[in-house]
Amino acid sequence: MQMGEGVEWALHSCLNLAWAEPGEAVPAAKLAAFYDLPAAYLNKQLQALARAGIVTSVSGPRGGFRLARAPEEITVLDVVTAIEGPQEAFRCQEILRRGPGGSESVDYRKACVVSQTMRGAELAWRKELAGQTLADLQARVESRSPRTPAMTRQRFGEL
Amino acid sequence: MQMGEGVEWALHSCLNLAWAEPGEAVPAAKLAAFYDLPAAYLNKQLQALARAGIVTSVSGPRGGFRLARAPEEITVLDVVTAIEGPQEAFRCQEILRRGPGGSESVDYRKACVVSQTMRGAELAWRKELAGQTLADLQARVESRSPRTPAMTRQRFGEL
DNA sequence: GGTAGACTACTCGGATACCGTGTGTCCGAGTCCTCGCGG
DNA sequence: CCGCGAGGACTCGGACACACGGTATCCGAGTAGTCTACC
Repeated sequence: MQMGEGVEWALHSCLNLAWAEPGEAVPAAKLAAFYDLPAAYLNKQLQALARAGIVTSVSGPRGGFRLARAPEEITVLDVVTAIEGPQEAFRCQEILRRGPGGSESVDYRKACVVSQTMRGAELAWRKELAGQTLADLQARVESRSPRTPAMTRQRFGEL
Repeated sequence: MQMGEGVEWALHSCLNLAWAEPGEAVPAAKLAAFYDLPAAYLNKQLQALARAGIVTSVSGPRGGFRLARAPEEITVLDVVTAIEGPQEAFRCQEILRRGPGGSESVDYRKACVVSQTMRGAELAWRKELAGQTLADLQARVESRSPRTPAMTRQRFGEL
């Protein structure tokens, strides 16, 4: 069980977008150059964020990506779900249906104790991620490194 | 991010082992026939459980698998970790190292706010799974279907 | 000088290959039971 | 009748193919800015 590395890229890129000049669209190439990432592939991840309504994209010169909402309104779970998809990590195949006493009419994703347990754990995981917004992450970074916003904007200007 | 289906198989098989006659070794073929699973592949998963010390294996006629410890001493997390491996789902590549102000001597898996957040969520997930033992699952199933232990043993006898 | 038009450069978006991990299968090593033979 | 030994059957264990999703790349569609020519 491993999540794609695009999740890390997307989260850091969203933070950088949050620190960019308000209203400024940042192209994927700049976001990629920030951490020396493959630009085309990062672009693909950003497209997923755009489809999820987390960022908006604009084509052409002076185009790029920008956050679609305020950082306070974007949770870490939103970003993770946009990249990894909405389906749960544990996929209940309902094998109980093939076992003794298995019924065709029962939804074992709800009834099976194993499924319930795994679902409960994922719920706790989602709850943690949903409780953290981009603004929270920004605040924690800035409390440790107050110059980060200015440095980010400066870096975007240089690239 | 999707965990292997072997996790579901392993959990249900462990439950069935817990309900089997004490001291009886159940071969992989019987466990597979229980839910009409591919026997050789389930055997592979059971080997992983054996390597993790959750079950013990014995070769030859009358051989098979049995639980290595009491169900109270086996957590769901133990089984999941045995199948999926101990590494975390979120893999921090420490891309901050390549960014502006990135240092070679900093362990960003500890320092990076993104990594901390993801790690915290996985910790909550693990805590949930570690809080449930096989005995807990057994009890919940038996409270709903008291005949399950007898039916399981009967099924093993028929196969 | 102002304006309209076309051109160019830039960016996203999706279609297209490549690779690694999970999925599935097979055969060999080891063990126990059983059957036959000899005492 | 009892003990011993060889054979066979059964099971795990790891080595070997296959498939699918994640990884990476490229090229086309669309847009904004700019330059030029004309009014």
